[in-house]
Amino acid sequence: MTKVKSRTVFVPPRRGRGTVDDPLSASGVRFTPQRRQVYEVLLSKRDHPTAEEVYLRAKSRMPEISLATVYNCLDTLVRASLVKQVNLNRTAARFCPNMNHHSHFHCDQCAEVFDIDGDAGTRRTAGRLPRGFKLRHLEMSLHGLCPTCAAKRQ
Amino acid sequence: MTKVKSRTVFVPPRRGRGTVDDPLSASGVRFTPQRRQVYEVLLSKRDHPTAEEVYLRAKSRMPEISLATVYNCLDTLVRASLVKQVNLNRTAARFCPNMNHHSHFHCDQCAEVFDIDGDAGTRRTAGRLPRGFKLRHLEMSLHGLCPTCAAKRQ
DNA sequence: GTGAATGCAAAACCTTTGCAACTGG
DNA sequence: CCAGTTGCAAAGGTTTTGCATTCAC
Repeated sequence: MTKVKSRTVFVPPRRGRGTVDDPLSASGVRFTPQRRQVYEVLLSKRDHPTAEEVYLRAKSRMPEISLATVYNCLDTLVRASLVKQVNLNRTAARFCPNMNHHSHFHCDQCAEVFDIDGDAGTRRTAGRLPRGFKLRHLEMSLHGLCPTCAAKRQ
Repeated sequence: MTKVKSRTVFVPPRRGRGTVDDPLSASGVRFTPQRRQVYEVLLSKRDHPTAEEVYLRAKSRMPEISLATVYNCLDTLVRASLVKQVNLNRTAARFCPNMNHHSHFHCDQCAEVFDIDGDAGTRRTAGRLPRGFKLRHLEMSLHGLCPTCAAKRQ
């Protein structure tokens, strides 16, 4: 049950390297062209692509990149807190480079994912926990109709 | 992307059948021994078993039941609002017959799932949504250490 | 009687892994 | 130099599907 997700231990960021403008270099993870590519794919179009979609986009500029590497890179970026992983019901995980406090709205109709900014999702929202529970992290997901699909319903 | 999960359309509950004591019969879904069995497995031990676990427990009393049928039955029960499906990160879905307002606490250490009662998870928690979004459903998941594992850490 | 549910095995889907070759620091 | 990363193909775990049979209503 205790499943280790990556094959290598994540080394926490060491400050003092890279530039302020370059979170990837600054993060302390080993710099590779593939990681750069994956990260830039996420930054350049801020939708919520699946690993497969990231792979396809990365491949168009770096044909030799492999899907397994994209999975590795995404995992590294998530562990380095540069990227968030969004787990919908039973579908492929999605990834976004928005590290601000926000939750995700999943449209039941078109399956699109939207960032909803705001501090909903902080531990205040959890309410009273029974004695002994230590809360580390809280996630909220919203489901319904996005503006476009809601309008079509009229 | 628009994936239909069950092979048959769910028929909404028709009132006037079954007894008050028997939510399954009263739900309007076609009654089958397998559905009864799956539902009773969930009711009898109120942990949060995976489909596989439900299958094993059901099989001990109904040896001919198949895993695919368990998946079908669980899906039917979820659609009939008799059972909740709990989707953890990337692991097998878990199921619980607690239909009260509650959220789920996932222990990072032992991977156990706990019901946290309370109205956290009502739409009030969602905060302000941008114009046009129609909220239908909201889910909150909590992550951290359960009392047992927290105690062991000391 | 008939449409829906079952059981089985095979397929689908997303993700991880084993391993040899390579590379960033 | 060498631990960590890559690419590939194969395996893994979970869930769904096709189809003939059986069943609930």
